[in-house]
Amino acid sequence: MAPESVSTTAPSAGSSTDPPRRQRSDARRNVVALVEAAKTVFAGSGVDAPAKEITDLAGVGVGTLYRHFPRRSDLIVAVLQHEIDECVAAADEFGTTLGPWEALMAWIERFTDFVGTKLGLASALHSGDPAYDDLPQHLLDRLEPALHTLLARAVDSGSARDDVTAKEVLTAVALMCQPVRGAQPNFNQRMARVFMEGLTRPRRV
Amino acid sequence: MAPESVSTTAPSAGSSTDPPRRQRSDARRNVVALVEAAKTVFAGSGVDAPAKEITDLAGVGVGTLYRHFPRRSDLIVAVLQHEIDECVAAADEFGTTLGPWEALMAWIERFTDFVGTKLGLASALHSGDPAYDDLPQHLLDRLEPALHTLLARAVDSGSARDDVTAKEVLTAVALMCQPVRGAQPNFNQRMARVFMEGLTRPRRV
DNA sequence: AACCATACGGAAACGCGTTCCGGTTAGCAA
DNA sequence: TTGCTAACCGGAACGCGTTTCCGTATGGTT
Repeated sequence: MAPESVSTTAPSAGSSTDPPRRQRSDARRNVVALVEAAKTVFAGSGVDAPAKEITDLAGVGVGTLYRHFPRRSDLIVAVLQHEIDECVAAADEFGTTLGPWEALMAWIERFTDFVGTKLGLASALHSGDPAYDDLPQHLLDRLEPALHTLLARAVDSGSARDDVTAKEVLTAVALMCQPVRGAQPNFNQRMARVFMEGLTRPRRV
Repeated sequence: MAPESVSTTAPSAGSSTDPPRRQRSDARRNVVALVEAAKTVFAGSGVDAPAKEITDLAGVGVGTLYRHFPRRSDLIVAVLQHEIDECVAAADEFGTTLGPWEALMAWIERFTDFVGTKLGLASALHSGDPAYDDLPQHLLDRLEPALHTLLARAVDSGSARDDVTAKEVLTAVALMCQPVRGAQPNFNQRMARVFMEGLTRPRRV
C-alpha cells in the first residue's frame, strides 16, 4: 500500500535502529500534491493515465512520483482511501436501518456506484498487470469485513444462501462493474442485481 | 475480422478493377504458420503475449504478422474460429436434447469453459485497448443468436425472466469469466451459475 | 554558519507495439 | 525458359510510456 503517504503516525519511536529523522516537509508537500493531481487525472483519463500527466499537474518530476508510489496501485489506494472508508461506513448504517436482505442489496448498489464511477478501476482490479497487484487484496481486506456482516445477517434470516462467501460476492460484483462499450448506462448495476438475486435460496421453477 | 486468412473464397471474380492476382503461396503458408504459432503462444502466455514471441515461433518477421493481422483481435479470431463454431453447434444440440432451463444452463457452462480456458481472453474482451476493439463485437455477433434461441425458449416456458436480453447475459457471463488471482479453480463457473439463477423469475423470500 | 541525510528532477535506458522500406520471390505471360 | 512485376518478406527505425539512476538542491540539525 501507500508507503509513506498515510503514515503521519508516530515517527518518534526510537526503535531498534538509529533514530529515524522525520520526513522532510517538501516531501510531504509533494505527496499531497501528487495525490491531489492523481485524483484529478484519474477522474479525467482513467486510472492508467500516463504518469507524466500526473507529475506535470503536480509540478514535480517523474522520479518523485515513483519514489513515493513505486507501484501504480499505491497511488490509487492513496487516492481512494477516503471513499473506501465511506463505503465501509455505509455498511454499518444500512446494517442498522434496513432489513437483512434490503441492507445487503443497498450496500451492493453503493459498492457498484463506487467501483463503476472510478474510470477503469474495475479493469485494473483484474488486469493481471503487476503494477496493480496489491490493489485487489487491499480493497478486499478493507471491504470484506463490512460485507461479511451484512451477508451473515442475510443468511441467518434465511434470505440468502450460505454457500457463497463475502469475498466471492465482492469479487464477482467487482467483475460485473467493468465498463462495457455500448452498453446502457445502468447495465452493470442491473446485472449486479441479477447476480444478487441468484444469491437468494436456490430452487427450481 | 481476419483480413485475408479465412477468405480462401473466390478470388477469381473479375470485379471492377483489373484481374487481381491470386494470393501467393508463401503468404498462405505464413498465415497458417502464424495462426499455428499464435495458438501455441496464446495457450502458454495468454492472448497478450509479445508479438515477437509469436513471430519467432512462426519463423517470420514482425512485419509479416502485422500485414496479415493488423489488429491483435484479428489473430485471436483466426485462432478461435473453430472453437467458436463448436460452441455455436453445442447450442443447437442442447436445444434439442434438454429442457428449456437445463439447455440454457448447460450452454452457459459450455461457454464459460470456452472463455475461461483461453488465458486472458476474457480480460481482453473488456480491456478497452483498441487492439481488441472488434473482438467483443465479433464474438457477440456469432454467439448471440445461439444463446438467443435458448433464452427465448426458457422465457416462453416460464423458467426465465424476460427483462434481460441474450446479449446482456452473454456480456455479463463473459465478465464473470475473468481470471481472479488466488481464487478456487471453479470460482468463475460457480459465480456464473449464481448469476444464471438470478435469471429465474424474480420473487422475494 | 556549516554539514549531511534526504529528496528532487529529468535525462537516459528500456520494453513493446507499430510502421516503413529496400530487397526478394512467386506467379504469370511471352 | 525467360523476363517482368505485383506481392511479399524481414527487420531496422520510430513512438510512446514506464522505470531507473545520479548529480544537484534543500530542509533540518548542531
